[in-house]
Amino acid sequence: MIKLNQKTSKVNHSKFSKSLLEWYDINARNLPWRIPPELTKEGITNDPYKIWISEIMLQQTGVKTVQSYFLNFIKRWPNVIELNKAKEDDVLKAWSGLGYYRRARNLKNCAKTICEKYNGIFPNCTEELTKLPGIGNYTAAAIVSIAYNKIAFPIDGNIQRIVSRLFEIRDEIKNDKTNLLENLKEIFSQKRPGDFAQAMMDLGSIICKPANPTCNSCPVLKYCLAHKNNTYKSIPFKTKKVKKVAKKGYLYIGITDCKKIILIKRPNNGLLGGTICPPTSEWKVNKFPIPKPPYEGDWKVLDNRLFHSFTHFELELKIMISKVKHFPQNVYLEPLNDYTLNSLPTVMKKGVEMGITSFND
DNA sequence: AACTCGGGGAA
DNA sequence: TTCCCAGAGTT
Repeated sequence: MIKLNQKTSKVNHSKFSKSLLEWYDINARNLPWRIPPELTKEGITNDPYKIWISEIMLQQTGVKTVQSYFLNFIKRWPNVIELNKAKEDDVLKAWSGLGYYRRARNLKNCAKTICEKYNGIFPNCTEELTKLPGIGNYTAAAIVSIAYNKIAFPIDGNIQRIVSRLFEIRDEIKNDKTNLLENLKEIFSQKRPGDFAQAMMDLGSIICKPANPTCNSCPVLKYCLAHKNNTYKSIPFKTKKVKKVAKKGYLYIGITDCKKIILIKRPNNGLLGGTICPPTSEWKVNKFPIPKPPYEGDWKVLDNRLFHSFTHFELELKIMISKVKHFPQNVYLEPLNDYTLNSLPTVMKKGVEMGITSFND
């Protein structure tokens, strides 16, 4: 539903973006994947590779969390050619702790396609970009606007929130953004589409925050219908989430004679897909399954339990540990050092840390 | 259209 | 605790 009442129709296309971009020119966040506005205004453009990596990392992941991962990643694989040469397992290890591990595998697959079908050059239109693995409507539009400074309409959580408040849209947030798009097209900047998108994101991060927005310092306050009518606290509207189910299981930490930990590669589909972890039992809702350690040994259960929160359920793991002499050929044997720990998904890192602490006692 | 995918920062 | 984060892919 598009709401074009008298107040919102006065939102002037060029005046809005002028106010926003003047604010951005002074207040832009200094981010490692970003060319600052004083340089983009001189025609210097962002590196599509860096914008791509950052956009994938930033999917459902905060800027603060992403920065160090981004710098490490770019240092190790500075361009798409190098990334294409990387091993998928190494990319997954570099991704460990970020979550949503499918992103890392899609990244590798996408690099392959870019190198083999696009001669190492990122497409500059959303139609081609959305064909690539891991790149949906949002990321395609972000690359087109931010990296190539062409007109496109990335709609992330920030832009969704800001536009909803500007036009006082009370609709429930959905996957389908066509509604918001109509309103966004009334206010965006044709001259600086890349900076406009980033300015909206910075505004959403610094001023127009989800809770307690600092409206008194907002550069586009006079255009905001939700502020005018004091409805911003309930916009955007979201339904409250259902309570998470509790799942329980066992984590098996097998240690070889040469003090290495036995790891296996999880199936590509499903939770923590493709990552290399200690084996676990099945995870049953509300009760522990019967423990069945995968290798012969003198298994003991730790007193401490591991609690970890996923998006859709809470996990409680009992940790079992044993010395293991016989194991299959296809396992991964890794030394118990910081590199190994930091290459594990967070839940597994926590479990291994608990396990080896007790093992050393 | 509804699920499934992690993890952490911040209030 | 709860919410939210520069979402995409699958069902």
